[in-house]
Formats: sequence, structure tokens, C-alpha cells
Amino acid sequence: MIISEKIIHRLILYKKLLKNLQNENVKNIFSHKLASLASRSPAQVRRDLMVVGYDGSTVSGYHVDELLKSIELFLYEPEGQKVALVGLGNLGRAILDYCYGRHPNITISASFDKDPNKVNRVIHGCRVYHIDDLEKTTRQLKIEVAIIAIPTENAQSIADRLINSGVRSLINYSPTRLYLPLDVYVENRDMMMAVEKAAYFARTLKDELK
Amino acid sequence: MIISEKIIHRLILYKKLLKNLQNENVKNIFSHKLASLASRSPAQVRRDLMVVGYDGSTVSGYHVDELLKSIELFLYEPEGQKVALVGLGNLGRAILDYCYGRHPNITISASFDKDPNKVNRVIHGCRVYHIDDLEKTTRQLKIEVAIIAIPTENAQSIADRLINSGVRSLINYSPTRLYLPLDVYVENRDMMMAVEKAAYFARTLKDELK
DNA sequence: ACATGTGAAAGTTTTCACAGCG
DNA sequence: CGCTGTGAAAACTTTCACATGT
Repeated sequence: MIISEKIIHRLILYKKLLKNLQNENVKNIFSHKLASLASRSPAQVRRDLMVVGYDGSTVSGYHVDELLKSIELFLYEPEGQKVALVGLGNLGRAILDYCYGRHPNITISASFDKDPNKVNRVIHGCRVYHIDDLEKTTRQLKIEVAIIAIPTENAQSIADRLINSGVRSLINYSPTRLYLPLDVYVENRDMMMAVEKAAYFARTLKDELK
Repeated sequence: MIISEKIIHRLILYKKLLKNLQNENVKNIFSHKLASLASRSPAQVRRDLMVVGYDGSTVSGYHVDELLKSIELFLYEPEGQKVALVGLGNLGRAILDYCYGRHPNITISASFDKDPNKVNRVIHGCRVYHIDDLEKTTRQLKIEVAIIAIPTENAQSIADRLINSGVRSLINYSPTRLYLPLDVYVENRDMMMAVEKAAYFARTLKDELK
């Protein structure tokens, strides 16, 4: 079966919400409750959970720990996955901070910058390499996911170099649109585009429901 | 007519691409060319452009300047819209940098932080206010769009305060999920969730086409 | 009773395919 | 011709509604 990006996105959200519930010592949850936490319909939650193959009980709903385990099993490589971060300006630093300690299996293991003052430092367990070592390090660490956090221009050439070094998935925070092979996953996160969209809906969403 | 988020997103993308073309002095463009720049199908581009009500010519395609003008007319409030930024850590600074000078009509006009060393400074034309002045300043400047760039916990209470001060649209970079009235637009941009999604597709997108 | 899992229906988005035109 | 604009079809996503289980 081929599973859509939307479903994956929601599974990751359910996982996050379930983790919160676990911390609050909630043991079981019904689809309608999880749905309301995720701002979705109960039917959608149930259908999404079909893909991970964990069955709830009709009497007590889903067992939080078990469901969490099933979703994680479905989503993640058990041996862990390494992520590279290109660009250690304000944005790169923020990404390191926001992601640090959030996931046991997925870690930002290398970052790259051209500033010699940053190279060789270690931030949140992530070593900073010179950008010239991008190919070598990426291959050595078997990195498959990369985050581009440089302001512009050479984003495309950085992306090409990453893909040539074995990276299969990119998150692009630069304002440059990237053109890459079709079997590479790219998520574009142009910050200005997000603001423009929000501005449009601030104008038009005044009365109608979403 | 009610226009979907997806179409708006693509229109903003077309606009950006057309701006690039304009800078390269390209005068006209066919739907198939714009489509390939946007990684979409020509039919989709033509259908999207229907909503802005600008008709291309069958002989030379779309006139870049005219089409750009039509899209902008469709998307933006002519008097301009003001954006608030809450949180001036690394992420907030990065957002200011990435958005500065990118849009004539939409500007980040106020930012908020609790650090007294930051308050009253002006960065890229954006004045920093103390977080206690959030309500007053937001109302005074008639701000309708806000960006939440604080790491966690009180994101919900900041969001509530923003909505109570007239904000209609939010971009949430915090890892906290926000619960707000249905007539408020929220875009959640949890950075870790993006990485997790990318990691999943790095594993599964190895051979199949997207 | 009440919640799950799911076939079928409804709704939404994308693509096809072609009339019409310079 | 080779393009646009668009009705109609196809593909995809969400919701409905109910059989089933406890």
C-alpha cells in the first residue's frame, strides 16, 4: 500500500499527542478524544490508525502505550536516522535548540558552516564541520536527511551536493525553490510564503468557517 | 466562491516565480513553463489562474507583468498588512532576517520579548516591545497576523492573548499544539515534526515515485 | 449501550481532453 | 498548428453509517 503524506503527517501528530497523554499518566483513549486533540474527526483517526495495524478495544478505546509503540514501529527505523543541518546562523541554531532531545531515534548529528569560528564546536551533541567536508562527512555518517538553513543563492548547489552524498530527504528553509530528482523528498518551508498565506486568510476568513 | 488553502499556496508560489522571471526580463510565459518551475501540471496552473481572473493569450501565453499584478491584486490588501512576531531568540531573529524586504505590502511591524536588553531596540525597521505591551501594541497597530517563535509552554496563552487583541491568523513555530476558535487561521510549523516526516520518506521513497 | 473497523457514499482535487482562437 | 479555458472524468480524501464485539 502507498501511504499519503497527509496520513504520515497526522500519525506524527497523534504520536506527539499520545506522548503528552503518557506523561499525564493517561492509560486509554477513545478515537473521539484523540480526534479532538488533533482537531480531526473520529472516523479519520480510526482510519489513519488502520495503517499502523494496531486494534483498539471497543470497550476502552486504544491503550496509549501500545498504540504509541505501534505508531513508532511503523514510522521509524529502529537503528535510528541521522540528520545534517547546513547553516548555523540564527535559524540553524534555533533548529538545533528546537529539535534537541525531542526524539530518541532521530538526531541532528552533523552541521555545516563556513565560519571557522564555528567549525569544530559541538552544540547539543552536534559537531560543526566545515562546509567543504559536507560530502565526506555525510557519507561517513550515512546521513539520509538534511535541513537547509542558509539564506539563499547557493541553496540549490548545497542541495545537489547533499543528494550526491546519499541524502534522500530535504527540508528547505531557504527562499530558493529547489529542483531535484523525483525520488527525493523535499519539504519547502519558505518563511515569507507562510506569512503571506496567513495574511491572505486573515483577510478572508473573517466570517466563514474553515 | 471559497478558495482552498492549496490554491492560495500555489498562487503565492507562482507569484514568487513570476517575480524571478520579471527580474530576468522575461516578458511572457506559457502554462507549461510556469508549471515546470512550480513542479505542477500545466492544467493545474491554468485552473489555478482562473481564480485570479487574468486571461492569457493563446499565442504568447501569460504576460508576466500583468499576471503578477493580477495575482497580487487578488492576494493582498492594498493598504498593507502588519505582522507581529512574538519571541526574539534565534528563531525570531532568523524570521526577521528571512522576511526583511521580501514583500512591499506585508511587514513585520512589531516584535515582543521579555528580555529588557532587547526591548526598545529596532531591528530591520521592527521595534521590539515588552511582552506586557502585547495587547496594547497589537491593537494600536491593528495587527492581524502573528508569528509565535517561543520554544514552548506559554505558546497557548500568548496565542489567546493575540486573538483577544484582534489577530486573525497565526503561524506557530512552537512545539505546542494550539486550540483556537475555528474562524482563526493557524499554521503549525513544528520543526521536529518536519524532520520526522522527512525521515519517514527518506526510508520509504527509495524507489517509488512520489 | 457505546466504540471500533470498514464498505460505501460524499466531497475535494487533479487531470484529461477538446472546443475555440490567433 | 499549439496554446488557453473549462466541462467532464479520474483520482484521492474524508465522512457516513452500520455490523460486530463486549
